[in-house]
Amino acid sequence: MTTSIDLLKSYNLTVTPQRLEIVNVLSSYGHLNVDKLYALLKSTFPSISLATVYKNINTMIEKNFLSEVKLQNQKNVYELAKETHSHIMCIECEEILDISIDISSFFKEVTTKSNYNLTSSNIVFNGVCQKCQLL
Amino acid sequence: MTTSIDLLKSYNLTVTPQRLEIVNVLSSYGHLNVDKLYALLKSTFPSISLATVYKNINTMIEKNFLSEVKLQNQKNVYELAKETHSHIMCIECEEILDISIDISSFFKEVTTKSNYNLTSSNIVFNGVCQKCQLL
DNA sequence: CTAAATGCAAAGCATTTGCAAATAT
DNA sequence: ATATTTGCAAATGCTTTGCATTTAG
Repeated sequence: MTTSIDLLKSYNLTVTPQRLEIVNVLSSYGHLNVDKLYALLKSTFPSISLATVYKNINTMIEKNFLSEVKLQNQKNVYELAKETHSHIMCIECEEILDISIDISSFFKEVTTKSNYNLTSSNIVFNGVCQKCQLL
Repeated sequence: MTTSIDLLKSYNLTVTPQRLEIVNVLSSYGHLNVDKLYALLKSTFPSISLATVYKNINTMIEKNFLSEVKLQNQKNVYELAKETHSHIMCIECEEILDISIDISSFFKEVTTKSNYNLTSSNIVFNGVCQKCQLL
């Protein structure tokens, strides 16, 4: 079993209580924007600074520990880095899901059509989740 | 032949010289961020205000005349709205290409897996363009 | 003991707003 | 004639920076 401590260390990140809590809340909530992350951290560390949150997000992204997801009409959200995957956002309740779809055929098609040497992709689907469809 | 004037009118946008020039530069350049758009407009309208550029971008997006593309490590860019398509960005020279790929099979797969009622998608591939591969 | 992170306040950008004058319909 | 847009300046908001103090390794 990998602890959050080991996880941070494996990405060359100094372990601090604030960072451990970032790992905690991100693993519970999945995707959070800066403000929500800050609000959640505040409940554990009342004196935490927004600057600390920003600094941590930035270093964690640099070290590929976090990834940033850009959404339509929404602030960017952050998640613990994992294997390549896509996202679906509900345009009503803003819920965000991870989804694994095999995009290798796209990669091939796009490579052929464009002659680009592809390195990554950002794929977000927008729609209405089941819960919101019933409202 | 549809003039830029008719085009703006068809989207219920008041026609002004500044807006016509926005259409011009976007149709020549394809994708522009706020600053580049402002710089280009300045050469035709030296006294144009950045605020005007922002206001126009916002109303044009509201009326679905423009669309906004969010890129990794880059400022958002704007393009004249067209049929659904994806983008490829060169991570070296920042060139952006439109690319049409048939994503209907994905839509189906994602719908089935998520039970979301999908309305749109934002798909950006990142890579190195052919020119930059040779440098 | 040295390097890195934290928290605060200030600085720096990006974007929006309010308003008077100009322009579009 | 009325409604909208423009351009300016000010205001707002978001993110980063500098620095003294604290904490991690």
